[in-house]
Amino acid sequence: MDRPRKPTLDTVASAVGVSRATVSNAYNRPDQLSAALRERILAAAQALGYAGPDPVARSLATRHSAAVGFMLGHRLSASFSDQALSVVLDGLASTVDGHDHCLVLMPGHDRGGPRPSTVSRAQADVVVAYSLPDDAPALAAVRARGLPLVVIDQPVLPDTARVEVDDYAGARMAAEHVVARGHRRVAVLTFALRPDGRNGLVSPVRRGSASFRVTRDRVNGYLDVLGDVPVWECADSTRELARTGARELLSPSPTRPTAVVCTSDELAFGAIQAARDLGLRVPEDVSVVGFDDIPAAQHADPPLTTIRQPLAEKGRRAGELALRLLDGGRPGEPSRVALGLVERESTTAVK
Amino acid sequence: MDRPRKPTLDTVASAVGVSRATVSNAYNRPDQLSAALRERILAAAQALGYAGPDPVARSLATRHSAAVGFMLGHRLSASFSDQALSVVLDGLASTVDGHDHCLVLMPGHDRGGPRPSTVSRAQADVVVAYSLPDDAPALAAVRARGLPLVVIDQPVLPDTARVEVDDYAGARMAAEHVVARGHRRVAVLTFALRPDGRNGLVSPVRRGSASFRVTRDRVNGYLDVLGDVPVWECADSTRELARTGARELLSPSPTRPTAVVCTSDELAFGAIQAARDLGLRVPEDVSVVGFDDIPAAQHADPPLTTIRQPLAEKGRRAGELALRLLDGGRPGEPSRVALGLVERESTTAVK
DNA sequence: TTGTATGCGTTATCAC
DNA sequence: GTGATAACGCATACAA
Repeated sequence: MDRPRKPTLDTVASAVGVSRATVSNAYNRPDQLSAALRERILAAAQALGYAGPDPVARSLATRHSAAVGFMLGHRLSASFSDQALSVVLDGLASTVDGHDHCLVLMPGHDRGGPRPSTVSRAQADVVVAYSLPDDAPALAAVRARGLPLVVIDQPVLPDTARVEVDDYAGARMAAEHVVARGHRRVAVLTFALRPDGRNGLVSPVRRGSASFRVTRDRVNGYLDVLGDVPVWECADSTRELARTGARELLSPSPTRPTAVVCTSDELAFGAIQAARDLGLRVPEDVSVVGFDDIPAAQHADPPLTTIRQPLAEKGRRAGELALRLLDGGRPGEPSRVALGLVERESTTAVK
Repeated sequence: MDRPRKPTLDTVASAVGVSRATVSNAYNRPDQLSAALRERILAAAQALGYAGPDPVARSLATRHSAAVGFMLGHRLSASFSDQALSVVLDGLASTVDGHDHCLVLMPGHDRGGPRPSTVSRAQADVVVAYSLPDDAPALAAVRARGLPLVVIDQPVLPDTARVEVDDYAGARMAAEHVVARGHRRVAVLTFALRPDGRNGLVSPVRRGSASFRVTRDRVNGYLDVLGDVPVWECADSTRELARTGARELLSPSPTRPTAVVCTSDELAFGAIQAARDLGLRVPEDVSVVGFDDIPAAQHADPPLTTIRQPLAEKGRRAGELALRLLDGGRPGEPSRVALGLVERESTTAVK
């Protein structure tokens, strides 16, 4: 027993005794027909169980789908536990949601971003990419489809709108902050350089082959200030992986670092926990600097010194760019947002 | 200057000198034509910049869109900061993504769920609803469109697949746990009873008019064990609102509670912070019980006693049900998942 | 204000 | 194996 065929515009039109176009107008251009007729049509539709124009057919006819695609670098679970992403996504959503758009999520199947086949089936008329590897196949898939693309924190791509941040400069700020406070033994804790799930100390070779631009720029920013210091890579930006890594970095030794700079606040939280695991106080024994300034940073114990990034603003900008591309606008200049150091209590001068 | 018209099946067909149908077959039924011809077609498509069949047109012709809709009770920001939701969503995504389906997110415009207009424009052929008010207009909109519906944690609806949990029993477990440890003065901290943004003590009238089934069942479970104890409602399940509320509940008084039971772990974290704000130790001075057992619960300080809910499993079940409805299957019996108490270190016997 | 004709890019059912 | 042809459900110039 299959369901009775759903009513269409035609069903309603012939029921009321008008043409398809008139029924269409009743929904899309109320000013094109008399209020009375419109009422009659809507009532008939109601009675027939017609819920309004079919979105797919409408999309085909109008050639746009009122949906914004969002490509993520990670699986959803990893993504959602990332507060920074959540805030960005919220900024984006607040912009596009006002326009009755849906968000089509294309989660990464592993760490490399969505599959090309997912991208080629997604019904969206613009897509926003965030925290993908520079060479993600999903990016090529979007371009192949000819969909307008907005990237956040990605390298320059031709004909693409971007919102960008000077991660290199931000990282330098963080490093200079600890150097200015007398720290000479510093370590770096970073999230993934490449999407292959590795955890551990980073060799120069690996550093050179980083495929996440954000990671590469931040790490380079640190090292250009700090010199050749140990760098520990975590496969994901999670507290637990950071805790494990930082325990290695901070293990007792004559050259134990007095400061750890981290590519995210989440990693910094893990570093603080690791310090405590080892009986070290923050900031008295170890200073810790984060990156992002997520909401939790100021409520942390101790409140976290970090590089502030206007996350919600990034999302909003991406949303605005997406809306503009949707309107047929040109990508235009990259939208650049500013970074700044927020000094709180997780750092202090070296003893 | 508008873009050159995109190539279609026809473009490729006439370039190769075959019919549209054959090109279509090259993509969808490789066994229907010779490998050599298929190669030629694919190569021509590549050369013409044809990225494969247009998803919208395909959806119109096949009458399904390979997308699963997900209706949220909240704005995206509130949703994304909710770890429990994230885990559910991940379970759902892992199920549907394996079948090359996209996830279409329909955020709530306030706390009442998505607008009907959003629902009627969304291109999905099944929708999953989560943490919506019982009377959310979005639910009616889905039914009006005749789309199959899967609900999580919602009241029974005719002709709808459900995954459900016995929240009432879970809440009883939590309450009985503290009672068994000698607590006689207990308070309840809950998330919203109704989607109106209220924060504060809950009157019996308000309690009776709760429109979130989950909240209603949990609070009733607590109170049926604890009697008529104070209940503080937070408009959202956030740490900060909980902190504020718990500070009220725990403010110095001869009847200050020795235990707080919370409808979510996130609220419990706020309660712990509030206790500390007031100079109270957890669990020595105040025991705290959460609900959900999100990943953060076991790493909390102190590790949180809570009611474990198999969140990822809920998502997966919802995904499986959605896939089944997609195949024309019947809703069938509700899929029920089990709850259990996880005793950690945030609770202890009363002094 | 209302109706007619046509196009949107596919898939699917048959012929050949 | 391959090719016409008819849906799919709607929007939109344009004519009436």
